[in-house]
Parts: sequence; structure tokens; C-alpha cells
Amino acid sequence: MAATDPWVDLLAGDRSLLDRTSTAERVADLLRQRIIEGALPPGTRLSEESAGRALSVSRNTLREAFRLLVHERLLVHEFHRGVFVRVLDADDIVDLYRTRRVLETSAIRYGPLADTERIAAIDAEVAIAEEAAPQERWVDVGTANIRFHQAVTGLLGSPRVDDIMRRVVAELRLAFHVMARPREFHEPYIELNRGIADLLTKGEFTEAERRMESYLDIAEAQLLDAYRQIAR
Amino acid sequence: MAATDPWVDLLAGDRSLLDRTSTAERVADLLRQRIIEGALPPGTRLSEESAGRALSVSRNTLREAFRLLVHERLLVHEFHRGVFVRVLDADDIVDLYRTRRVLETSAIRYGPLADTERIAAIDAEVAIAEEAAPQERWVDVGTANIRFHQAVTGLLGSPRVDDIMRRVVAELRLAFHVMARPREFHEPYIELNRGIADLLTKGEFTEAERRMESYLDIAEAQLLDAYRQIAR
DNA sequence: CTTGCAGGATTGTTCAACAACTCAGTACCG
DNA sequence: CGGTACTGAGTTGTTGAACAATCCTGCAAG
Repeated sequence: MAATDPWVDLLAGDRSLLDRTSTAERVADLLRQRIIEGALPPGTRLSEESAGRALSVSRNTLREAFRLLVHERLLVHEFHRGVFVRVLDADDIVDLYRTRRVLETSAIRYGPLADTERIAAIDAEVAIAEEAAPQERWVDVGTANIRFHQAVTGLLGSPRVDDIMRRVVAELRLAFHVMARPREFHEPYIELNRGIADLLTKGEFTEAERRMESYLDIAEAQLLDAYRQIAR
Repeated sequence: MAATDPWVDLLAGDRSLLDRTSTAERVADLLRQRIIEGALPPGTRLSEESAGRALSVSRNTLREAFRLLVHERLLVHEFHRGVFVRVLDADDIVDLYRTRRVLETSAIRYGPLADTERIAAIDAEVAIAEEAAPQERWVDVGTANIRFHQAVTGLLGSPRVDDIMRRVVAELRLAFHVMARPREFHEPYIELNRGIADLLTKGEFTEAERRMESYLDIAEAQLLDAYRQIAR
């Protein structure tokens, strides 16, 4: 039995399911969820004592969770003052879109090397949005929209890029909450996504990249616009 | 004095210097340093008790520092087993170079929009390497080489991309330690860097991008080669 | 050679205590 | 009245100890 049996690799893949996570990580997961869904709006202060009491975890464990989320930029930590849900300013939006441009256009540029099923995954996300829109499920449309972009960067097949994109998207969600009308914010993009997905399917990567660039310009401008409205 | 005085912005920039950092962060800085310089080689187990005693910090504080470094992928955390200095495998190398390709070629692509002094900064790093090489200061050559690439991604002027690149580079240093001969690993790249820097200065971004791509292919291959030698 | 089972060592988590610091309020002074 | 200095309450930063949960080593049994 020198050679590895086939079932060994199989089980090795399930390893992660079995990894119990620490309390701190689960607390971080929960807080992350609450933050990106808007239940904990930007600027909210999270006191160690009350949060710890609410979740029934010790201050130490909670602090570990906070560290995690600070590293993800969802919280900011001010020394001796506490942690707060991050408040994004216009510069952050600009930088996030700059980062997206890098990631998403690169992904398309390297698209010709990508697995065809990864392109199918992109298409699938657009289809989900197209189905949710007529039913006015704007939250689902928004989610599918985000997943569309994650699928685009997924073309690279890079765990690290996927991870980076995950964080960028989580951070961007902090900003999306300023958009009062979900419909106006999400609906127009379905068509753009469809166009890009079709181009990718047809293998027209250069044009797809151009469209993506313009998509990002438009979305950034709309978000910055909404920001200026709030600022006054 | 409705308008902000000039010195206000100036001081705001110094804010970070004044921010005392927590013990956990300083511990993390120290450990990071030791890891990337190779004093703590990949695979090393860091026990909470002995590390805490050595640094005179409590276990709780040390755990906060560990969380930070785990998030940066410099340490891996195995539940109930402890933390270890990360051991990169060949897949990691491939993925790190994939990520670098995305970041560095994009930076050059968006180069025409960049500040000219950012291009000068790239040139400066090559000059440092060129000065250190004849004196056989290979560690300095290696450092300047890395800073050259950071300066390239710096073209984007994006704090987030800079941060991502910082982490990629730190992670990559884990792999560089397998290179037994620093000279053979660093010297040949000075010339390639010079070529790219000159192209950037002349504004020939398309050719610079092509060169960067080939640079990364070469470096990746060399590193993977060294890996295969170790593996036997 | 494998399996099962202590026993010791390490990590996961909580708790309590105290130091260090921030902030709001208040008294003081010109 | 405007500004300054100070005080005290409340929060965070850090430590140390304690106990539960888990892993690892070594040994005995089959």
C-alpha cells in the first residue's frame, strides 16, 4: 500500500468540514454578517462589555474576534476608545473601485486560460438576478450581482485573489447601505452583467474587459453621487 | 478660520506616529520580522507558553498577536495544536505569482495615469540594488528588489493594493529562504528591473508590461525549481 | 504490527483584578 | 463669557490564574 488509496484524497477534501472553529471565529462570522447586512450600521460602537454580555463570551474571546474584523477593515480600532463599525468616506469608495478594476479586468484578461465551467458560473449568477428582478426581490438581485463579480475574479482560479475579492466586497457592502432605493441601484446593472457574461461566453474577452471597465466607472459614479447627497 | 489651515493637514499626517500601538501589535511586528528574515523557519511551532515567557507577555496578548499573523498567512493555526510558521508548497508559489501578475501588470497598465514621482521611486530602488550588488551585499539587493516591485504596484496609488502587495511579499519571503545562494537568486534580476524601470521612465508601458510578465515567469520557474530540489 | 488506554502537556475559554486612558462635567480664572 | 485645569466615572489594555477540552506520547495487550 505504498501508493495512496483513492479514498484518502476524498477524505482529505472533507477535512475542512470537520475543523471545529474557535469561538472567536464564530463570533467574528456573526458580527461580519450583522455588519454587512446593515444591522450594525457604520459608526456603531461595539463595547467589549455589552457585546460580550450579549453574546455570552468573555472579553478576551471577543477581543480576538474584533482583531479579525479590524484586519478585514470592517471595524476600526481606536486605542483606548474601542472598536467601531467602519465608516467609509468617498476616498475609500474610489480606492475600492480602483482595486476592483485591477482585479476584475485582470481576471477577464487572463480569461482565455480559464476553465470553461468558471465562465458558466458567471452566467449562472446573471441568470439568478434575471429571475429575481421581475419578482422585485431586490436583495436577491443585489446578492447575485455581487456574486457575479466574485465569479468574474474567480476566473483566475486563485485562492488568494478570491480571498482579496471577498474582503473588497464585504467592505463595499458598508457603502451600499447609503443607497436608499435598492431597485434603482441594482436593476440597471443586470443588463450590463448580461452583456459581459455573453461576451465572455463567446470568448470576446477584449470587449468584455472594456465593458467591465465602463461598468465600474458607472457604478462608482452612482455610489459617489449617493454619497454626496448624504454628505450635505 | 473656516477653511482648514495648512498645518492641520500636516499634523493629521503625523497622527499615525503618535498612535501608540498595542502590545499585541508590537509582538506581531516583532514576530513578523523574525519570520520574514528567517530566524523562525517555516514549520516552527510557537508554543503560547514559551513564546509568552520569552517575550514577557501574557498568553492572552500573545494570542491576539497570533491571530493577526494567521490572518496574514504567515502563521497557520491548528485547533488545539498550536500555531506554526507557515510552510509554503508549490501550489502556494504558483498562486502567489498569479496574484503578483494581476497586481503588477495592472499597475503598469494604469501607469499612464500615475504620478511621475512614483515612477521615479521605482527607478530609485533599482539604483539601490545596482549600488549594493558590486559590494556583494546580497541581502540589500534582495530587499531593494522587493521594494522595486512594491514601487511598481505603488503606481496605482491605492492604499488597499499597497496593503495587499505588502502581504503577498511577506508571504513570498517565506519561500525565498529555500534559495541557498542569494547571489544567483538576486543578481540576474537587477538587469531585468533596470530594463523595466527605463521603459517606464520613457513611457513605454506596453513593452514594460510585457517584460514584467516575462520577469514573473522566470522568477516563478526558478523558485519552483529550487523547491523541487528540496523536495527530494 | 496494530489497537486501546492512561498520564502529561498544551490549547481554548473564562474570570477577576488592576493599570492606563478617554471623556464629560465642573470649578476656576481672566 | 470664553477658555483652562482638574476630577471622577467608565472603558479599554494587560496580566495571571483557573479549569475544561483536546492532543500526544508511551506502554501494555492482543
